[in-house]
Amino acid sequence: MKQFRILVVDDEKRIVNFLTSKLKASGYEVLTASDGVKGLEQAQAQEPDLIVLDLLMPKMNGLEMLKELRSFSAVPVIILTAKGEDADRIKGLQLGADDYLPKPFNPDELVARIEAIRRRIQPTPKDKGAELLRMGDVTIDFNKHEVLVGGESKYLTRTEWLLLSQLANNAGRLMLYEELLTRVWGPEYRDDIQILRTWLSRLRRKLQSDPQSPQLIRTIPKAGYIIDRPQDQG
Amino acid sequence: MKQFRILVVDDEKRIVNFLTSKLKASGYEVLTASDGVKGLEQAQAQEPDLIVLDLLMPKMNGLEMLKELRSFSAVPVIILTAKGEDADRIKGLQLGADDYLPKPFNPDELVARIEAIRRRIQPTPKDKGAELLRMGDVTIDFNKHEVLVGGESKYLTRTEWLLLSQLANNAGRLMLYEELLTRVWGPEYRDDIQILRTWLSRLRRKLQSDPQSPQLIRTIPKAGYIIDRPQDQG
DNA sequence: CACTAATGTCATAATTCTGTAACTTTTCCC
DNA sequence: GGGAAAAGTTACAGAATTATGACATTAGTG
Repeated sequence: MKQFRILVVDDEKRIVNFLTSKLKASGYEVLTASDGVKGLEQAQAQEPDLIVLDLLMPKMNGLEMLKELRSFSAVPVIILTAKGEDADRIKGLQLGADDYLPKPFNPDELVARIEAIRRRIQPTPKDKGAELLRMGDVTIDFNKHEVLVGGESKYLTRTEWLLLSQLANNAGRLMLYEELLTRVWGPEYRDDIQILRTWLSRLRRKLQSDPQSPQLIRTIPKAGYIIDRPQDQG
Repeated sequence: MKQFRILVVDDEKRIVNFLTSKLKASGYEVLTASDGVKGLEQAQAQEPDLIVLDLLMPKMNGLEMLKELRSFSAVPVIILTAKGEDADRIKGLQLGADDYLPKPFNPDELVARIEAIRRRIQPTPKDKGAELLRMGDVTIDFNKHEVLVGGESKYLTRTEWLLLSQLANNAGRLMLYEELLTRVWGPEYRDDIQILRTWLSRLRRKLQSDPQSPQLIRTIPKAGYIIDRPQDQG
């Protein structure tokens, strides 16, 4: 079995060394980086299976790195937070971190957390891996029912979710009002275009990262809506 | 391309003949059955791509047939309902019908509805087909976030859904409290066993069809919960 | 530009969902 | 069986979601 590779990103050499030896002793392969910029490079080049990230760093702080990271990768991240920095911790979790550990931390606990995440991502039999769909700077996570918009994860309500997944699952083709209404609200709502307008407005607001960029969901007047198929660009 | 096969279930010969000719003229292959019992046999043996089902029939009425059908198949169903039978129509939709048509109906409209459903189930590029998981008489629909329990479809809230999908996606292995809490509520709730108990109770209530049968979700005292892997039985 | 139809947004009240705490039931030892 | 610990259930208040109707904006036509 391929070894499980962990990238440790921290500016304190002492901690990096400490973690490296502990993690290697637990059977992991370990990569390291001393700041956010190098961390991103490593993440992109090496594609680790998990990242342990200190939030407090010079150059590029952990939150910025996480945000950048999430624009190209869904790799699990455990963040290390200093005591009392609740705001950062919360922000980190919003940005898609999977777990956190307050400093100072017990290395055994870190290993336990890593194992928990590992179990989640490795064996999952029915789970079709990370079921992600990228379109522009919007990433749709079909398992968690969330979207990552420009790095930030936003929770969608049931209705928003149904609407988006209909459109996304049929990307590239026009979906008629009637079709969307029937699938999301049921046949009884077949003609209630107003409710579709309202929810589409709400959905668009959640999806738009910067208000300038073109809408992900395009209106086809007197007919319906469409999400254009993403241009194949690697 | 394989032809699209429609099973028409209705006791009125006049209507069956009428529909058969209309549907054949539209390019479909048509099967017929004159009551619910025969309908079920056909559905099981022939595996049609769609069923048009009259709710008002002798022998076994449409609702009963639908309920039975849903215990072994997720084939799309369009129900025909007489005017004024709102209760039946609603019940039919709850039982997992995909659309309905009030009688008397316009055959063109029926064809339009069939086409809409066909578009939904045939091309879906990202949609991994009907993503269903059967365990006992509980069927989990991962796309619609619903469960079919003994034929009846029940909507799960976000929390119920997350909880169930964690357990179902890891069927056969014990999930620790800490694991479930971290994945569903986030790391902050790692130790809040109480909230897990509350939601498990709510979830179990929705999943139980008859109160006698053994629980789908089994308790492992002082450890966690598990959904046993369904015995491979074809 | 003016007019209209279509689309988009906002405010709100009703409903549903959720976390907490109190309480009940079950399980497991001795 | 008695008692304690664990698990399960219920009630409830605050929060979030939803459908609706009113209002605002945009697009198209002459």
